[in-house]
Amino acid sequence: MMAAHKKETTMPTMPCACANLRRAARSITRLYNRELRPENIEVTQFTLLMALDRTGDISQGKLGRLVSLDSTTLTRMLKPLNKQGWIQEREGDDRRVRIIRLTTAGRAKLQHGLPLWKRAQTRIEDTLGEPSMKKLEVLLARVEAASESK
Amino acid sequence: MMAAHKKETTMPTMPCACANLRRAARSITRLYNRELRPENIEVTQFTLLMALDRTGDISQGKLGRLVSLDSTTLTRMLKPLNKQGWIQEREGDDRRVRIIRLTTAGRAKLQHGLPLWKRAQTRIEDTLGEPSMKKLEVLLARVEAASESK
DNA sequence: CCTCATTATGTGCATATACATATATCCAGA
DNA sequence: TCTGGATATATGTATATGCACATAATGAGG
Repeated sequence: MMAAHKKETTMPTMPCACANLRRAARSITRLYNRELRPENIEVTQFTLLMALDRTGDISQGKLGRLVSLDSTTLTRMLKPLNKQGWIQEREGDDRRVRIIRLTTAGRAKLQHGLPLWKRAQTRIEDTLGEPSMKKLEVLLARVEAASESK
Repeated sequence: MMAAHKKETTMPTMPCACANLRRAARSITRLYNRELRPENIEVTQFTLLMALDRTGDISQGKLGRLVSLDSTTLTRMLKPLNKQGWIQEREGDDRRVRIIRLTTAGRAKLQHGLPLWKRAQTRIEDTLGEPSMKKLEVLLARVEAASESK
């Protein structure tokens, strides 16, 4: 006969797309942070270093738009990076603007973190496989587009 | 001739799966929060109400495992819900445990929020379409599985 | 019944994140 | 040149999130 016992499954999928996305984001964030811990940097910060490495000098506002972060959020997120000496800020020609740049130390931190980042990244890639990986990327971009159009 | 001018595109996709996921999560979170604002509740809180509605009375720890949230995070996330009177906590038989339950007010808030939540949800569903929606769900679950296996 | 390993939750600390609002600039007209 | 609207960033406030660590309670052996 059936036991009147609720199995403790890991969990069911929710009907809410936002909940599912946030949940996956939390999970994967923990993974990347675990790997990056030895370098004493978190994935959110590492992501900013990556972005800055690609863009070169850039204003806070532009960077925010680029990574889809409220620019006032960036004001605070940049502080720890500054404290660590990974970035530097200077005034732009337009004196309202702050131009951000990766420092030598920042570039070094990025280099040192890369292998650790790669471990986490590879884990996801190996599990999903190239095609699924690409598909996910596309779907995420579509979600973002749908979310932002006014 | 070509202008030596960098177009200000909205942005390129990053090579980091974690960055892409977090970014999409931020975007979609803003969408759901915009819709839910009239009911004065945020999507993270709304998600917890939804979860509690499905599980019925449940311990903090189990709830955390269910939604993939560190149980100590839950300690704090539950506070605003309590303040609003949407949930209630009581001691379990095991006196270490806290049992959470949705109150009548909580259930009402859930009901009132549903149409607003649905607006955001529909927007995503309509943009992606049923098959992509399902695909995304599956991919997110796989990401989570990959992230959690030790 | 006592003790120790295990388990559930709370706290300290740090960061992430957004919105409303404030402040400093810039700039297009009058 | 003066002025009001637009733009870039900062601050106040609130919540989200996790880890290391602290505390309380349970339960298995001895």
